[in-house]
Parts: sequence; C-alpha cells; structure tokens
Amino acid sequence: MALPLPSPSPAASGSTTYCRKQKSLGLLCSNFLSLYNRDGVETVGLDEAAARLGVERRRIYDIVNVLESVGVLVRKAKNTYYWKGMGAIPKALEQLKISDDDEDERFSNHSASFQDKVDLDSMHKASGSFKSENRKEKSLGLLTKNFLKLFLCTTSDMLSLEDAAKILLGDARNPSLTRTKVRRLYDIANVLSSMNFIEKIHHPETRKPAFRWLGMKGQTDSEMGTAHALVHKESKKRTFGTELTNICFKRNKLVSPIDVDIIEDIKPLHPQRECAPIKCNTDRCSSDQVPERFGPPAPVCIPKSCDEESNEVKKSRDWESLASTYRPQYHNQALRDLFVHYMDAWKSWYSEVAEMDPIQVI
DNA sequence: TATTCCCGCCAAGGG
DNA sequence: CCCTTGGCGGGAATA
Repeated sequence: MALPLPSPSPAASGSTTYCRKQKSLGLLCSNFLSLYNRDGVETVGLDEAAARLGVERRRIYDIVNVLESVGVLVRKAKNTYYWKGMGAIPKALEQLKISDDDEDERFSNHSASFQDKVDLDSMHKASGSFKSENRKEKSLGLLTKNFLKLFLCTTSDMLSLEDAAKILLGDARNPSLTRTKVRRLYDIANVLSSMNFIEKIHHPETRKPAFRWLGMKGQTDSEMGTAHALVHKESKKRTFGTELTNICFKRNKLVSPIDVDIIEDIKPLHPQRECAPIKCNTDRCSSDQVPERFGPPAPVCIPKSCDEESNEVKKSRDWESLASTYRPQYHNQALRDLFVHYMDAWKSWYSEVAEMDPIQVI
C-alpha cells in the first residue's frame, strides 16, 4: 500500500512544497469542528470524517480523543461517536475540576482523596514494571484531561509543555519519557489552541515558549455572548456550507492517487504553490453558496502563507455563550490541596532536574 | 541549533 | 483472525 520509499531526497525536484502547517492537528481540528458543529449533527463516523477531511484515520483518532476529553464527543460504538457539541464543554470542564479520573472503568479501592489520585495514576512509577493496563493511562485522552486540570485546578495560567510533562509524569528524571510526553502535549496543545482554550506565548522572563490558559474568559457576560453570537452567525453560515479538507501532501510529495480517490472530489490544487489555500467544495452542503476559496475570517483560519505567519485572525469564536453557564468555583478545599500538591511536586522536580534559574511559580 | 510536531509502524484491544 | 485503536519516537520542517 504505502510506498516504502523513504524518499531520502527532500530537495530533489522540490517543487511540491510541503507545508507543515496545513497538516497540523490544530487545523484539522478546526476543520473537523466546522464540519460537524452545526444543527442536525448527532453522530460522527470516523471513516467518514477521515474521508471528508482528507486525512488518514490515525489523525482522526488524535483529535477525537481530545475532543472527547472536553465533552464535545462521546463514544457511541466502534467507529462512531455522538456529537455533543461545543455546548457540552462547560460541563465537561466543570467535571474535570471536581471529579477524580472519572469514568475509568476501574474504580480505585484506595480511597485516597483525589489529589493523590489525579495524576498519581499517570504518575505511577514508570520506572517500575510495565503492566498492560498501562496503555490506558498513557492515552491522549487522559493526558488531555490531566493537562487541562493543570490549568483548571491551579492559579498559574502559564505553563511550558516541558513543565507540564514533568508534572504529569511520575518520573521527571527520564529524559526520554519526558520527550515523548512533550510530543504528545504538543499534539494536545495544538488542538486546544485551535479551540482557543489556550494560547501559545513566550514566558516574560524566561523567553521560553509556553501556553497560557484562555479558558472561557471574555465571554462571561450573557449580553456579550449574544453580541458575539450575532456576529458569528454570519461567518458561520458561510463556513458551514462548506466542505473542508486538509490538503493532501505527503511530507515531500503529493499523496498517491489512491488516497486522492478516497477523498472523493478533493484534489490538491496548485501543488507547486507554497501553501495552497484550502479548498472548499460546494457540492453537497446545501443552502448557501460559498466561494471556492477560503477566507480568513471564518472559524477555520489558514494563514495566508506559510512563511508569513501573520497575526492570525483567530478570535474568540464558536463556543459563544458557553460561558453563560460556566462559573468558576475556586473555593474548593480539595482543589486547594491539589494545587499545593502540584506545585510542590513541580518545585521539587525542578530543583532536582533543572539547574537553570529557579523558576518561580507565580 | 532548538523547538515543534507529522508520519506511519506496529502492538494492544475488541469482535 | 481481522479490523479498529492509538502509543510511540524518528526525524523533517520551522523558528
């Protein structure tokens, strides 16, 4: 099936400019959301999603897993998910703040207060033996939840993935483990970013890249929400009549014709153009007509050009009035403890593992 | 060079 | 045993 050719010479003819950004999980997530976030959708087929979005199934699993962690999707059956929508997010987050690792089929006998649990689970002695149950605990979904908890149960809203990895990992000493964890966190961070949960920034002092929690602020006011809703209504209409896809380039070349087949009528246009804009098919999605090219203002935004990472127009979008139902409750005893727990762990690991300047946890 | 993170191999899981 | 899931880390693209 897949050509085993390693294709060692990237430069070669090089005309088929491959653009990483167009293949990002973040963009895929945006497209996914645009595709399903509309009335009438109540179930999502993974195969269908993969085909319509023009990506391999493997990638769908990635975003589906984090979307599930946030409540947008709920597993229905093999290959099928229930679409819960953006409206399910507030409740899901609220639950994250409270519950210990919920839903995991095996309940903990050790009735330790969840502060012990939360990430002692994932923390669980990587140094020791590898159990098979181990797999679940390393899932993207769980990692997503724990990553979110870091923000939800903490006052610190800035965090580097490296730190997050060390905190969520039991063993901060193992650089290899950490590296892998960080890779996963990048995946997660990308989709969370595309949903505006977080935002990438550079730490004021350290200069180090990090992520800042955006949560659902700025939309707290019901009036505000309404206003936004109105504004978005328009762009949405335009967007939703659209079929989206990630353009199919392999790392160094175009996708094989077979793949293109699967993607029904989605073909890469302007192969040699660097970062060709996403294509929109207008055939099946009824009502409004849309331009064949895609504009920036829509929920799904693609940087006009790769090298020119313009200040994205990514504004607070979609989950408009989610906030109206959301209300923070910081005054929770247990959460307090959790917070302390995290910070202690973080600090101690930091002093051990890093000899750089003593990070100050705000 | 350092950071980011896509790709797809291949093993675990479910039927 | 076959097909769905999805951990994992090499290494290429970007900053």
